[in-house]
Amino acid sequence: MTGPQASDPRTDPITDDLGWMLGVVFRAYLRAADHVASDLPGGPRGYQVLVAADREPARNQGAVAEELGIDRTVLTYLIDDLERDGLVVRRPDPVDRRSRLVTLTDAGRDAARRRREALAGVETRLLHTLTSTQCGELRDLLKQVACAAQADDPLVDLCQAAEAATDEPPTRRRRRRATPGDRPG
Amino acid sequence: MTGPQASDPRTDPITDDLGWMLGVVFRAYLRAADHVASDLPGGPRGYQVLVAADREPARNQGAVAEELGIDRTVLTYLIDDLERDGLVVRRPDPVDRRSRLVTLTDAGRDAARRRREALAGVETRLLHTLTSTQCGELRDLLKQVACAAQADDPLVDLCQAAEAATDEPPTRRRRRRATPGDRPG
DNA sequence: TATTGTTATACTCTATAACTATA
DNA sequence: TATAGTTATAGAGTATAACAATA
Repeated sequence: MTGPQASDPRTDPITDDLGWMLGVVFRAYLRAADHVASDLPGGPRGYQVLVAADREPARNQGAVAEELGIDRTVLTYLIDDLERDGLVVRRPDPVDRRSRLVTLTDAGRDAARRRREALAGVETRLLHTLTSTQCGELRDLLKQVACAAQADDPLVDLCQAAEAATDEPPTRRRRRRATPGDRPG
Repeated sequence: MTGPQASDPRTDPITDDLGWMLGVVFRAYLRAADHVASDLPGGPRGYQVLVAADREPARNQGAVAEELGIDRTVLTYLIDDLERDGLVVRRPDPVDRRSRLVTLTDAGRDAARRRREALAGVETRLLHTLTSTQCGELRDLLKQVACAAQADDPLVDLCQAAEAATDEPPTRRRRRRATPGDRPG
């Protein structure tokens, strides 16, 4: 307890923080994906809508939103734009008049195919420090975690650890002004 | 070319899309981390600032911002709030009067330690489908990719694939209104 | 002239609720 | 009463530029 290590209770480096890793990698991916899909309505999100909607039998908007992990209200705007550009069409569900089935047009399928090839190049560059074996491992592990996280009810599973550590509701902190004074600038 | 597979040029499932995996996992992490760190100024971001600033010798704001991958202007507000709550202090850099060194108070180090334990629980639950060996593999691979992405100049490296696929600038699409008409609602 | 930090502005994204129409 | 989809609003997050002080 008297050695130099004991008097230096430093936290682990930030590079061991899973949130930091995920944030850095996700933002790096988004930067490049935004570039690739910038001329597509909704950018990378619009591409994901195309992929999620390209199924047989066709799905309604709620199913697409759930698979992508986005809100229904957001998907409405995304599909508005995609439909306006002729990439998808909404058609009434024959068995439920509340529901609208989303299907890709030929142009939409072609756009998705081309973006897919471009995004494959982005992924290759993002993972360029890994061997091809490691790339496969990372994709498998991430896919497993993502599918589990998507299936679980997040407020039941993930937040149990949170509730054990804090009794406060998940409210956001507001941004404040700094007090002028002894700053150098 | 006439078989049933050839006439069904469906894209890969969305679960094979790296952007989908990263988004789902990152959002799931953020939901739980927001909960854990909600009573900390800046939430999970504030926690990362504490970890990044807890170094010897102390660093200035620019170094912290670069390591976290966030903008200097954002960090100003974060540190304002952390300092107001007595978790960090800014002191003048003795060798550069423009620069301000960020150091943790005892309260800040204690807050970081407690959050770190809570966030460890969040990570455990997020990765609960993986074995402990797989957890280690995923962390190692992600860390490798994150460190490489952080070191690379993103506009040089990651966007080369983008520029090869599109000639358009990375502008965002605007949100539009849908034309009323044949909708069911 | 370049860099550190601060501040202000505008823009994007997200969360929430209210509403219509169907079930 | 519950659900699918739409719309509007407010809040949080982000990007950008301008500025002062210093190198």
